[in-house]
Amino acid sequence: MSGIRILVVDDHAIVREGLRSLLELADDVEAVAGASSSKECFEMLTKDTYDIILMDLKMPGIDGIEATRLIKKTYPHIKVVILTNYDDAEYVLESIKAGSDGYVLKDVNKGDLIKIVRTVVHNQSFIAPEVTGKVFLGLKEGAKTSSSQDHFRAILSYRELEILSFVVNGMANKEIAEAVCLSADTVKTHLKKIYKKLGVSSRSQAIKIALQEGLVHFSR
Amino acid sequence: MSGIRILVVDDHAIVREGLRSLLELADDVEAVAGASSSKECFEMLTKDTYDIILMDLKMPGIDGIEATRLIKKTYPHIKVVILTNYDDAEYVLESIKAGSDGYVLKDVNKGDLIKIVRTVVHNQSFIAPEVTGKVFLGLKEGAKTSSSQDHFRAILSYRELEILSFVVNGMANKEIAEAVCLSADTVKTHLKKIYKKLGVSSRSQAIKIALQEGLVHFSR
DNA sequence: TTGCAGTTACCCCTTTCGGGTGGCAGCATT
DNA sequence: AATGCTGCCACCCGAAAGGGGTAACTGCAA
Repeated sequence: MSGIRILVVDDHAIVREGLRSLLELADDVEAVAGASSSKECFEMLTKDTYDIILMDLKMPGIDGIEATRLIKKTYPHIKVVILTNYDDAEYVLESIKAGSDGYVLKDVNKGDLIKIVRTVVHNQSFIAPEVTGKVFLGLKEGAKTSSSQDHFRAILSYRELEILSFVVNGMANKEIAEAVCLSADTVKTHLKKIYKKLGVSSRSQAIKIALQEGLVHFSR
Repeated sequence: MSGIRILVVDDHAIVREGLRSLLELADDVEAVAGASSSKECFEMLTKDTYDIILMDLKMPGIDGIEATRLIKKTYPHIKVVILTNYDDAEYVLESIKAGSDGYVLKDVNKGDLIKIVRTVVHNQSFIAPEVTGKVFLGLKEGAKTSSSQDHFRAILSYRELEILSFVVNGMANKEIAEAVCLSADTVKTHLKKIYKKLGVSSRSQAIKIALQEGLVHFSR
């Protein structure tokens, strides 16, 4: 049996070059070709055949997800692995729906990448552990049952959001109390509930979650 | 005269590998080393010397701009070229202020990159033509507010930035102390100096400034 | 009606922070 | 050699924050 034929689709020459030099180290890799766009990828597929395609997500023109969909439509036997930055990881679900066989973050270390390629070529799909959580989250949101499946993150009340906003903007409990005309103790009570709902145990952790989830913002 | 010694700082192994394979093709390149973080970069600078550093912009922990500032403070003779995605190109001005000698987009083609490295090593700075427009834009806007305040803001030491990064990510002093092998008291001392330099008086205020000024980032 | 969620407020107690002070090593300047 | 500066480390003490519980009042919905 011949070696694995790989096609790397990424608009950055550096990434293509890097992947090529990494993957060619493996002796079961027969060839590593590169395409700088989805368009070029399609053209190459009409000329040669590949076992697996490593596909970037963000690209000018047709993006990785759409490209995956189109490839799988015409060449269902070719494996497609999405290779992406962590920032793009929210698109896991879409890419799986589009028919991708794997989802790998770009900061994967070199040894693992070759293993993953082999895994996928042998008919097993792979999703980076860092992003599997997002998949489940997305599936549950997609199932949408209007009931209380906010097991992960309870909804903050208006008062709580208001106080959290002051916290994020660097105010102390006493200052917040004056700003909203409450006792400092009450502010603390609210904060305790906020921490519970966010699943944290300190002010700074709450700030991080609040900003990352977009619950509140800096008020300049 | 010996060849050019290059240090590549990027959190993605793929990019480091790609740059290495590209740059080592040139026969006037003596060595290409890699660091996966600003921290590792600093450590390597104490052991070896390099002519030029190719620095990624977005990195967990201390980002490329702050790292450039610190490097230039201690090793003003070492050239620093920011290597970044086009999306980050808005930070040209900041990186120039930080002392960088060049600004190159990651989709530069291989031949040009080596030429640029040579250009910069020979004491000429380089900015990718695609982003020069942004520089002028930034100069016009920056004339009033941001630049004037940046002069008042004292430069944080590496240790201070490191600790600030932990703080922003929700860690308590005791946890930070364990992470960096210090006593909790020492962490507190550093924090006090950080607060003084940032002009704040509490953890949450420091977090706000740090994030707004882009001194550190969330580590996911 | 009962029950629940939100809001407000207080208690006690422990842990964590933040400010002040001082010591020490390295490094460049004088 | 003496000087000053900076980064780094450490202790004391009062203030702030966090965790536990209790309890009252409101409005809204099952």
